[in-house]
Amino acid sequence: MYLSLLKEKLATLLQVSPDDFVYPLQPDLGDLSLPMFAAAKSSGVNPALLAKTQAESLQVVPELKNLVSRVEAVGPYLNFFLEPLSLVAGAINDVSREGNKFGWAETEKPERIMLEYSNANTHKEYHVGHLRNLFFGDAVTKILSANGYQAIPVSYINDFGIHVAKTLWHWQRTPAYVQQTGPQGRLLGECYSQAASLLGDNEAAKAEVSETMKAIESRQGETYQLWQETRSWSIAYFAEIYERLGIKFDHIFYESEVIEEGLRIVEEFLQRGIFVRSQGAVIADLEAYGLGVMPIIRSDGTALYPVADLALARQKFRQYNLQESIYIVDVRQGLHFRQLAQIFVLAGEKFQITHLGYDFVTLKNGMMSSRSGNVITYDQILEEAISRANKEVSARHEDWPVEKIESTSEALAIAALKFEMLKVSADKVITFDVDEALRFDGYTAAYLQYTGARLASIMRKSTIDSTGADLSNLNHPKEVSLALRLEQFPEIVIKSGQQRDPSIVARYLFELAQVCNDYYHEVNILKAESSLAAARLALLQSMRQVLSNGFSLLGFSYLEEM
RNA sequence: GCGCCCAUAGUUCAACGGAUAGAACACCAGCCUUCUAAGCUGGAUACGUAGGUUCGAUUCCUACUGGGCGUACCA
Repeated sequence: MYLSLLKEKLATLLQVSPDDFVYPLQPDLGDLSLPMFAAAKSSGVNPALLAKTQAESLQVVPELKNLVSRVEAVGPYLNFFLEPLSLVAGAINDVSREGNKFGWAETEKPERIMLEYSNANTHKEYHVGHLRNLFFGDAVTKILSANGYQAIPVSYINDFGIHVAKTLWHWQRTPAYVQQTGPQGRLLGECYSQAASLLGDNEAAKAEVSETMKAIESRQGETYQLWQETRSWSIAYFAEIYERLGIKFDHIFYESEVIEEGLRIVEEFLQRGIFVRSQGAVIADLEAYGLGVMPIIRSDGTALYPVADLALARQKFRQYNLQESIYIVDVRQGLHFRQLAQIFVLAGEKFQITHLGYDFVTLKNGMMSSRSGNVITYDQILEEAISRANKEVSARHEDWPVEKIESTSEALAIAALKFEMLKVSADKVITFDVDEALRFDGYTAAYLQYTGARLASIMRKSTIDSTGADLSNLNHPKEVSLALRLEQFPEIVIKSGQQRDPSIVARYLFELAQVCNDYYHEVNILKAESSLAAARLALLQSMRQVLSNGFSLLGFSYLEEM
């Protein structure tokens, strides 16, 4: 890689680390910069003076001849102006050589990391909050893969919790529901909302729900059969969502499949004194670790969430030989995972479990809540997004066949939703606003897609072959800064992997797209003299490749036209 | 009460302890017989308060203010 090799060379020469280099705020300051503060401190020399003497001594170093055209001291900074032609050629050659692996790391023995996300509940609705989790998890998985990890995406679906009993309780007492046949995943969500709202503080009804839960847990009888049937509806519904959004899991775990093993572990931990009985319930007393109390089994004997988690973690580490298991779950469950981790420590299990939290999605008029009906479901938002995209696409392409308009609208809509969820860092609450989220200008997926489509369009219209083009034609300042930016992509992939933060990739892509737009706006490609046009097309091809590689990390496709 | 997170422009967000704190939206003024105007160019506005550490703090520490979340039988 041109830039990383260059940095290594400079770092060796200057006896610093390649990571010590920064990029100057303004391009006129240089392409690469080394702050002299650290060196100044250890040598006891004034940083500005140090920069000045270093700059002077570097002028005559022969190894830098074809790499650096100028070294300049600006205050305490040592600024490097890279040799433009080598940089441009280096970038284009790197990208074209590596193609869709540009930015991807290679590892001999990849670490195995499991990522658990999209932990939906059956018998409940799927809403925009779930989408943040799903898209975030998918992007982190892809980014870790690009960083050379063996990333294993899994989902854990809770098909056996009290919410299921609530839904079925209401379902059984409502004739309109009882008559239903066939897969009705969405209807179950509706039924759950009604149930939750009906239950409220009604103690008698809650007792009935408790009975329903026990009937399900008995794994026999009419209610259990209804559970089996309705469960399959929800599962089919989730599969349909994942398919449509282009999300794949290596495996899906179900609470109902691990709960028995979990209960055995509870017995084991009770005997070992890790869990104790208290007030009729089974708990883990973690007060000594500042983690309060974790309830495990309710006083009515039914299982709580951690029971399945115990079995699930064991199963994951034993079956998949993991180095790490990441749980991508709402930050509000932070305590839960710290408690869980502490329990495994007490049990002597060496499980490296990480809670990768992200903040929740709320609405302008308050927290999403099934009970109050203040919720935007997946179906609603996707339909709205597609319809808005369709309007935009139709207005611009009256000549397109309906299928093309529809497929383009769908791709735009899905990319818009993904980008909207990924562009802000995980520690920010997203106040979801439909109009804001489905905009098609500014810092949005549509802007990125538009830039890509423009690049593709120019390339389509060209009859010139850019292979073997004379890249020394590319000496426009914008071409040089574009090349530098392209070379930074692998660093961005590494950074977002280390921080497990897709928003870093999102931001980079947006900035790259801005530079691309600026470039082809200012510079004519097709009308340039043919050898120059060929060289510019080679640069366009590189931009297109990097955009496309970045899109794939965020989980959306590259549109040729829009 | 205790714990975690957040606070930057009118709004939504950026900024490994370092150079003149960047974008986007909205607003105003320009640019389509010219590779897709979903675009481009120009314009005003911001680090919650008080201390501390440091050569240097939006960034680290402490307190405070404001907001959110969690804290034994929700997930």
